[in-house]
Amino acid sequence: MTSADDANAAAGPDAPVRRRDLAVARSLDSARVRSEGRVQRFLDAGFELLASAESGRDFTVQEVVDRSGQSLRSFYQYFAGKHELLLALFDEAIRSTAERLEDQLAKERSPLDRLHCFVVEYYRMCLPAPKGRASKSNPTPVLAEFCHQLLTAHQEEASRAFVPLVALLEKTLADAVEAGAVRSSFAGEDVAGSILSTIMFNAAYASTISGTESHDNASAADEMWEFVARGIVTGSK
Amino acid sequence: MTSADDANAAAGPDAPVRRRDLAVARSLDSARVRSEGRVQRFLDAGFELLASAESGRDFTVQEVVDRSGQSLRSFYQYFAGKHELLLALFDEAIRSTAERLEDQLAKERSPLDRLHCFVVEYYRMCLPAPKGRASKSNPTPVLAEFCHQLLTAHQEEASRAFVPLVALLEKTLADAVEAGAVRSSFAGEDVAGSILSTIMFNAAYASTISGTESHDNASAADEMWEFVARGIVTGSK
DNA sequence: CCGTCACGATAACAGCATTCTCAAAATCTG
DNA sequence: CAGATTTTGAGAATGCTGTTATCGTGACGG
Repeated sequence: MTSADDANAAAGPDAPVRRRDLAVARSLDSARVRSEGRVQRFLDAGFELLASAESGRDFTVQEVVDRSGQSLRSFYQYFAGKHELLLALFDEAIRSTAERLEDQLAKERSPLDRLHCFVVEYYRMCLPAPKGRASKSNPTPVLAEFCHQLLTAHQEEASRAFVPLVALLEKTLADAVEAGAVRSSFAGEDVAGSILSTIMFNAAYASTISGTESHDNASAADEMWEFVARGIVTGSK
Repeated sequence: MTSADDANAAAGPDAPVRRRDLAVARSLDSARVRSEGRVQRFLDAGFELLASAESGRDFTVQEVVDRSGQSLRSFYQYFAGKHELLLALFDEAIRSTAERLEDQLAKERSPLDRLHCFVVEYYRMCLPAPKGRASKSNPTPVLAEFCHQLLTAHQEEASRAFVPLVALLEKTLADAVEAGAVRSSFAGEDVAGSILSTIMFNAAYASTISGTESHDNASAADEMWEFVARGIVTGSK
């Protein structure tokens, strides 16, 4: 193994080298792919359970294990604990959300339109799914609750997890500011965080807090934009 | 017991009746006071534990029991479970917050000033307490998390608990709308819920989400008002 | 003085996350 | 292919927590 490697490493410009590299890569990959496969099965099981569970119901590690057709033993070999599984799920949910948003944004032309699109679409994604099962980008109540635990007890991890979404919004905002569509007063501050938390938690809780359940959600997204864009004070516009 | 009661209930206009009534009343009161005393001790113990615990640490029923100098037996006699204790704590936190806000509001003259005051002061109250221990009106992280459980899994209870705060804000808003200071577009909707959740969660999480920790909190409240009042879009003002 | 009732102390039980054990299976190495 | 090594599965064991049940005691009214 070693001698062959050294020999190839020096001069081989042709097949042998590549073959070996490929082989090595493949063998490494094989091991890694197996691992990733198992990890992925746990993640999939987690998402399925999140999607199928009734509101607020948190799954059990045992359920994930059963659902994934693997063993507790394996679970704790790949995850340091339930916390890490949830973190991984949350991470993927955010990432997926950011990707889908980016796709949506690509359809808009002006910076302000993109910003509007971001707000409206993100709001829609955060609305609690009535029937259609939550996709990877739809933060189930359980994930929302976990989100809170992260934000309060593990701020580091929370910040990291939110990066994709924050970055996308910050870019969108920067463009809009440059285009003069958004006031630059907040420039260096955490507007992105403010907007995200505003949208996210409004979608999830606003109607419950007011006590006005089930309000027509068609116009809700537009009102969200009105709120974020122009606030509540009477404008001169 | 019974015959004496009936006799007195009919005609007794003098001392004996009063005495008995007083005695009964006193005994009833004494019993109730004792009960309320015990309940209150549990509540106090709960608040103390919430205030002294490090971020995100949830207390144990046993801790509450120990801290209150009573027994598990008593705890489950007065509370149906831990959930009810938390609910009671949450309820009192909201109620206390609403009261303090109302006091603050009384100092302002114009409807718009009152609204501004509401936003700024509520924001301050929701900011995570750095050192000064959380008072009854400062929703500790634990209560915030419980708030989420309520909002997702027990919407009825959540709505009820928020009533004092929502009512106060709605009144403040209505006055401002009537004065023409706030646009009435949202009139019948859940603006109150939107504003509350916006302030509450922005105070708690916005900086963490953006990753920009510890941002000067002096100007933060003002920016919150700017955000709520005029939004992010460039206004003609 | 007796009965009832509230209470405290404590054990018992159940659910869940996490760890441990042991043997079988898979994978790697030569 | 055979042996060594690692990975995996099945399930028991542990620890923490919420909740319930048991038992005895002390207070209080009649």
